[in-house]
Amino acid sequence: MFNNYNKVEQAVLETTLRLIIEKELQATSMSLIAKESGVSTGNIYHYFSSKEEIINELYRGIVKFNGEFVTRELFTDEPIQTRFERAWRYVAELCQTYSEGFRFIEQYSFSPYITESTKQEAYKVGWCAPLARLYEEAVEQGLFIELDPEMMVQMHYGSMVYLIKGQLQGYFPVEERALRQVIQSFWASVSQTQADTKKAGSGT
Amino acid sequence: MFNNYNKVEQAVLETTLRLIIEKELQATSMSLIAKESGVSTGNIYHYFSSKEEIINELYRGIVKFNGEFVTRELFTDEPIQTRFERAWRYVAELCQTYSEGFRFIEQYSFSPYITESTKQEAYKVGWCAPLARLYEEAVEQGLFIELDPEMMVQMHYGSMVYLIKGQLQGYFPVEERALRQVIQSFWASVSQTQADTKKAGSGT
Amino acid sequence: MFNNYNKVEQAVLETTLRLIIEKELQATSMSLIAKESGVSTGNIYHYFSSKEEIINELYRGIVKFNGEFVTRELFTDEPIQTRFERAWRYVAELCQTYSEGFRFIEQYSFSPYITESTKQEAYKVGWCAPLARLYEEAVEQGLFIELDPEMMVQMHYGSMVYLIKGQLQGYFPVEERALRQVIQSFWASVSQTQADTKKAGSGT
Amino acid sequence: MFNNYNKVEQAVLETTLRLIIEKELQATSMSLIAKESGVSTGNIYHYFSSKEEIINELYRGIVKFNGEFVTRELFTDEPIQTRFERAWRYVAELCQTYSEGFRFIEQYSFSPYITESTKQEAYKVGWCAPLARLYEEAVEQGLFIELDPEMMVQMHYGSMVYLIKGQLQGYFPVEERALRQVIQSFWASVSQTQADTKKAGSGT
DNA sequence: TATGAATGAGTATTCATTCAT
DNA sequence: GATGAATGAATACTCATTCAT
Repeated sequence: MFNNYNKVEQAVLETTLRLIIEKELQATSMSLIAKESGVSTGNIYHYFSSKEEIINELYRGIVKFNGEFVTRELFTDEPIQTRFERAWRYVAELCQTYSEGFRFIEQYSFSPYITESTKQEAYKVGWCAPLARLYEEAVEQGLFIELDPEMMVQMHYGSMVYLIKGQLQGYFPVEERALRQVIQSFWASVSQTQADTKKAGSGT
Repeated sequence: MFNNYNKVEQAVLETTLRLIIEKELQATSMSLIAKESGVSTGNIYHYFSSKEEIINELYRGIVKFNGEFVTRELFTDEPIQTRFERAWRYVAELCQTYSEGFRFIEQYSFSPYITESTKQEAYKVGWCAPLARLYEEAVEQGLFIELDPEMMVQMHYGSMVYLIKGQLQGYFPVEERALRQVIQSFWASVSQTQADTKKAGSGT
Repeated sequence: MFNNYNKVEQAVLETTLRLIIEKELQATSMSLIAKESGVSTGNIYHYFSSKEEIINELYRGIVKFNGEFVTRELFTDEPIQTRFERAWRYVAELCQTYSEGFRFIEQYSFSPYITESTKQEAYKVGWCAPLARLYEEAVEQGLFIELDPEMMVQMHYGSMVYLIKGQLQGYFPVEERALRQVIQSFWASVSQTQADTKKAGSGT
Repeated sequence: MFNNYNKVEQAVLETTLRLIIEKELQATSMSLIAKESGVSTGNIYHYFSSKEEIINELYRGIVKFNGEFVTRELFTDEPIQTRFERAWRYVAELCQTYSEGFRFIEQYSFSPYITESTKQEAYKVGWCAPLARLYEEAVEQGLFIELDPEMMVQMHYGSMVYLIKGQLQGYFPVEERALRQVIQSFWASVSQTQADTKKAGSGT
C-alpha cells in the first residue's frame, strides 16, 4: 500500500495503520510503533518530524492509493452507467479488501489531527472529485436529476460506508446479490426517469 | 439533553461533550472537564467510576435522546411514505440542531473506547431498529425491494450523515429543496416500482 | 532561605539549588529533583508550571534574600564610610555563608533561562540599587570621584565576586586581614583625594 | 581565533562558540553543530572524542588566545605603571572585541563541564599568572600594598568583568574617559602611597 | 577521511486516578 | 457529599554517540 516510500517509512506507516485500527490513536504510542515496526524511536524521527506527521502521511498515502484504485477505467468510452457501476464496485472492493485504510480514513477524516492542508492535498488525489465529474456528465445528459454532483457522490459514498460498517460490525453480510441491488439503488435514487415518476407519486 | 441525570452528572456530561467536539478525546483531560464543569475531580469520580464511563454514559445518553427525537410519531396510522419522510426529516433536524451529539456518535461509534455492551444497550434505545421496522412493513406491503431492512436504513442513514458532514465542512449547503429531493431519492432508491423499471433499464 | 514559600515549594527550591550547584542545570532533571526533594514529579507541576519557572523562582528568591541581608542598616545616620564598609562586609559574609545562592546567581544571571522580567523584578529587590544610592551620596559630598555610581558598585562587586571565586576554588584564602584591606581598597579606588593625587602622579 | 587547529577543528570550534553564546550549552546539540559547521557528526567524532572535549578544547583555545593577546609587551623595560595600564587596556579591548570568547570563559570557568585538568592547563597559558608577576614586582618595589598579587589581579579582573558585563547588558556605556579612570582606580586601589593615606583617613 | 542513518537511554511534562481532609 | 493536593506511570520527543558504507 505504501510503495512510494522507502523501507523504514513503509514499516512505520504500515505498523501505525494497523495499531491505530487495533487500538486507537491515543493508545498507539511512538514507543509501541517503534517496537512493532522494528524501527527505533530515534530513527522514526529521522524520517517523520512528529507523530502528527506520521498520521497525516498515512492519510495522504491511503487517499492516494484509494484514488488510483477507484478511478481505474473511469474515463473510458463505455456508457455512463457501466462506468458508474464499476466505480462503485471498486469502492466496495476497496473498502472490503483494504478495510484498515477504509476505517482509518473514516475515523480520522474529521479529526483535528489531520491538518487542513493534508485534507486539501488529499482531495486532489482522491476519487470523489473524478467520480463527481462522471455524475456531472450524467446530469448534463439528462440521466440524473439536477442535484449538486458532489452532494450525490457524498450521499452514495455515505451509503456505501454504512453498508460496509454494518458488515464489518457483523450486523449483516453484504453478498454479491445485495451489492448489485445497492449499486442499482444508487443509480435509481438519482436517475431522472424515476425522479419524475417519484415526484408525481409522492404527491407533495 | 441529559434530563434524566442529576445536576452534577449533567454538568459533567455536557462539558465533556462540548470539549470532545472542540478538542478531541485525547485533549479532553479529566482536570479540564473538572475545571470547565465546575465539579472537582474527586467529585467526578464520585459519580463516574472512570473517564471511560463518562464517555460511555455520554454515548448512551445521546443515542437515547436521538432515539426519542426521531421515533416520535413513527407508528401512527398515516401512510408509510408520510411517516418515512417525517422520520428522515427528524433525522436531518437532529443532526443539524444537535450537531455535537451527532458528531460525537459519528466519531465514536466505531471506537474501542465505547464498549460492546454500551453499543448493544444503545442499539435498543436508538432509532435504527424502529425505523427498520417501518422499512420491513414497506417490504411486506410490496412497496420496497427485497433487501434487508436494516441494511436499507443504514444506507440511507449513511447518505444523511455524509450530507450533513458535507454541509458542516462547508462543501455545499443543504437547503430545504435539496433535503426534499434527498429524502425522495431515499424512497426512490428502494421503491419497488423504480427497481423494476431500473432492472429493465440497466440491461445487465 | 525560602521562608516565604510553603513546604513543598521550599523543598523543591532548596533541592534544585543544591543540585544545580553540584551538577549543573542540564544534569538536574525533574525526576532527580523529585526524588531528592521527596515531592513527586506530578506534584512539582502542581506548584510550578515548568522547570524554567522553578529556576526563575529560585533566582527571585535568592536575590530577595540577598537584598535584605546586605541592606540591613544601610541607611542609618552613621558616617558614609562606616556604612560602606559594613555593606561590603555583609556582601562578603553573604557570599561565603550562602555560597550556593551566590554561585547560582553568578552562573545564571546572564543565562537566557532567566527571563528578562525575572531580572527586572529581581533588580528591584536586590542590593545593587540601594548601595548605588550610598555611592551617589558619597559623590555628592565630594568623597568619591565623579563616576557613575552604578558602575562603581558593579566594579567593586566584581572584585568581591572574583575574590570569593578565588577562595572557593582554593586559589587563596580570604582572611579577615585581607578582607579589611580589600574593602579599604574599594574605598581608596574611588575616593576623591587619592584620585587627584593619582591624576598628577600618572602623568599621562 | 583558532589558528593552531586544522580546518575541520576550526570550523567546529568556531561554530560551537557562536552557538553556545547564542543559545546556551544545553541548546547546542551535536547535530546542530554539525549542520552549522558543515561537518558531519561522524566526522566531528573523528576529530573530537566527545562533546565535552569540544567544550574543553574551546576553553583551552580561548584562554591561550587571550593570554597571548594580553601579555604582549608585558615584560619590557618600561615603568611598571605603563605596563600595568597597557595590560588592563588590552584586557578591556579583548573583552570587547572578542566578546564571545570572553562570555564563554565567564560562563564556563566554574562549570563542572570544564575539567580540572583543563582549568590547570589553561591557567599556565592564561594572562593571570604573568600579570600577577608584574603585581609582585610592584609589591617588591614598594609600589603596591602587601596583598597576595594573585588576589589583586583577580579583584581587578572582577571589576573589569563586571564593567564589561554592565556595558554588554546596556546598563551603562564604558567610554574612553571612564576606562582611563577605571584603570587608574585599579592602580590607586592597591598603591602603597594611597594605602597609607587611606589607613590614616579611615581611622578604624 | 567522510557521511548520515541508526540507536535507545534520557528529557520535560501530562493525566487518570486516589485519598486525606 | 465535596475538595484538590498528591501520585507516578506513561507520553512525545531529543540527542550524544556509533557504525556500516
